[in-house]
Amino acid sequence: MSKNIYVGNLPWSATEEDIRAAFGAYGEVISVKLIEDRETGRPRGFGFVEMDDAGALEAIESLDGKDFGGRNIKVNEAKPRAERPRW
DNA sequence: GTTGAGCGTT
Repeated sequence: MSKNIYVGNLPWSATEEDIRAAFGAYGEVISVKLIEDRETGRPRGFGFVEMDDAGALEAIESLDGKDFGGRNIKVNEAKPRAERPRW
């Protein structure tokens, strides 16, 4: 089973590799998604990490408010993404 | 060459 994690307050220098490396210490990282502005292509400073269910909880408790690349990141359970209409 | 709250488009 997997869980989605919201990661905010990221430094703009952070990459998916950095996220995966940080979260990979607490569990199996399924996927990493950094969100950037869809219209301008700029990084928005937050992203999502999909992890194993237990590992996600560990990462949230361990990395929330921690220093990451010089900034204190926010790590929380992510809201479900908007579902696509069938039609 | 910038900016800073916040939840993504497969």
